Amino acid sequence: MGLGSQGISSVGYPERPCTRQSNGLTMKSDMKRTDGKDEPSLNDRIKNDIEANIMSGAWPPGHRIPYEHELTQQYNCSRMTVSKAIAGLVDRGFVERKKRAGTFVAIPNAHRACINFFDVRTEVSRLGKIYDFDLIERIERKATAFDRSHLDIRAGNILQLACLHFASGKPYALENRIINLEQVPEACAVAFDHEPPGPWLFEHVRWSDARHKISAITADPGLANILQIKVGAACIEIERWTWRNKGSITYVKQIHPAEHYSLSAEFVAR
Amino acid sequence: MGLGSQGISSVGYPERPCTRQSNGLTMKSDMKRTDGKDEPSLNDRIKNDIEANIMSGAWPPGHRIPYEHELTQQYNCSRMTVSKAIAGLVDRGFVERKKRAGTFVAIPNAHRACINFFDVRTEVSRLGKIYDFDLIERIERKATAFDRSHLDIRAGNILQLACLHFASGKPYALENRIINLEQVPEACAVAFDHEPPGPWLFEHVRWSDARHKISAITADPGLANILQIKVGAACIEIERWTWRNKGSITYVKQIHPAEHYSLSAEFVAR
DNA sequence: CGAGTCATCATGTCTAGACATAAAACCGCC
DNA sequence: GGCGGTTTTATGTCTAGACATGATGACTCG
Repeated sequence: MGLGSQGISSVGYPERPCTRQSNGLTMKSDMKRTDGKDEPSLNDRIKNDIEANIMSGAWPPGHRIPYEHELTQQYNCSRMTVSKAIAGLVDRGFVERKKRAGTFVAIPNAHRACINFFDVRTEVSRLGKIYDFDLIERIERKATAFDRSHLDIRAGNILQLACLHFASGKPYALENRIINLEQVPEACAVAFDHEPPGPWLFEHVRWSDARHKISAITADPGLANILQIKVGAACIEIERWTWRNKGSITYVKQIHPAEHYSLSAEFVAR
Repeated sequence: MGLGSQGISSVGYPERPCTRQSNGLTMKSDMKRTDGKDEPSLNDRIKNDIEANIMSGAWPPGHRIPYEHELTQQYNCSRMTVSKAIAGLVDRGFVERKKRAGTFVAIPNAHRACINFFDVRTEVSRLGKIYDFDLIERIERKATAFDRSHLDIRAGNILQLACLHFASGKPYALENRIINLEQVPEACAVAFDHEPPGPWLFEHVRWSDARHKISAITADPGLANILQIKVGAACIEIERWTWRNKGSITYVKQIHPAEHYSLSAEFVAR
């Protein structure tokens, strides 16, 4: 395959008709969508075309994609439009740009996958089941050594919560949480007996960082009793630490019976 | 706090001096970086300022951020620059835009986190342990119903592989894999007795999509024997399906003893 | 008073051109 | 040939203005 001298061909949309005049005026009636279809923007077309070339293998990793000025000619549009389209691909990790040299198809790194951790209420609803929860424990107290090891907290107060989430009546997850009241003082005033803490925090607090740890455990008798599963049954444990600008907001540990639970993650280029 | 009428204040950089003339000429010598510092672009400044306002909680979820024309005045720049900056924040999920209404701080309902799934060899090396593996099984055969349920394959041949990965002599993971020979015919010629299949595929095949499923299981006697763990011990099972443009490439199932294994994921805004 | 119409306004997309920057390529020199 | 300065060039950033789109609210008419 030639070095892209033929540019983007045979992928996506037909070549744009050359009705875009190149006189000095900015009048451009051809911007109007002529057909009734919901035609994507030129920007999207360029992005999709390039992406298709990369995905099909026509432009392998390391391949130089056409220069901006070539794409400008090809799509009969301004450089700004091409540049913005490519910038989007850079953000998504599909290509890399080098001054003077050009733009190149990125060489993929490891399998990188994204997981969306919804709050449990949303998760259960998305499964089409009826959500309910019991607040088991709500304790406001001074931070102990345990709390400090999980929260980056000095000596302030914390709120300790435990609740059991149900999906259509069956135990779905056990949640143990501590909230840093230095960072989230409003939480003091909330009972958390009608709204679970997860969604409340989503709506009231912005975080800048979070770390998750996923592990597998077996149920001890106490846990088995709460979750109504057999002793020794496999469970997935998800721990999450959340920060806002260096300040710890909350630590939460969720335990799901593995029998009805798994996580799925989607590949992302970057 | 007022409805943002004061705009972005006291965050990030000092107000830009009004040397950017507003006459009709496009000459703008003040674009030159005047100080030696590596000053970020105006674009980045706007993004960072808005992000800081969101992160600090000054602009809570649902809050309307200043209109483009207000930011245009504030930063003394063109609308295009402001628009591009906000577009970046939209991509990362920080804000949402509504025509006629304005731009609003987004209300998230999911923690989004990324996991890097390295191949096992890389993973073990990163742990500072000595990697080794045994090829347990290598079978080339026609696809069965089982294969078809995992691979989107019609009737072609597949390569079935099983191998056991060791970290410093201890069983680290059991890998069961099937490879679609329709998509990856080169794999026929590879013995996989010196290089494990993961890295080989990584270097030879480009994929466009992958899906991962993470679950928890307990070890049955056979598995316990292979992994040298107790019967009933918790294990993490990672399944991965990989496609290239609708064509299934490979399905792999890795089972790790939970005792020495957990996954960690980092928050990403989007 | 309700329904349909129209003006308004913020964002969405795009243009043609400007200057800035960094790295590759070229060239002369030793 | 190898070194260092100069030129070239592709990307980086930005502008001022154009038209499109869609939602909102006001206004008009039955």
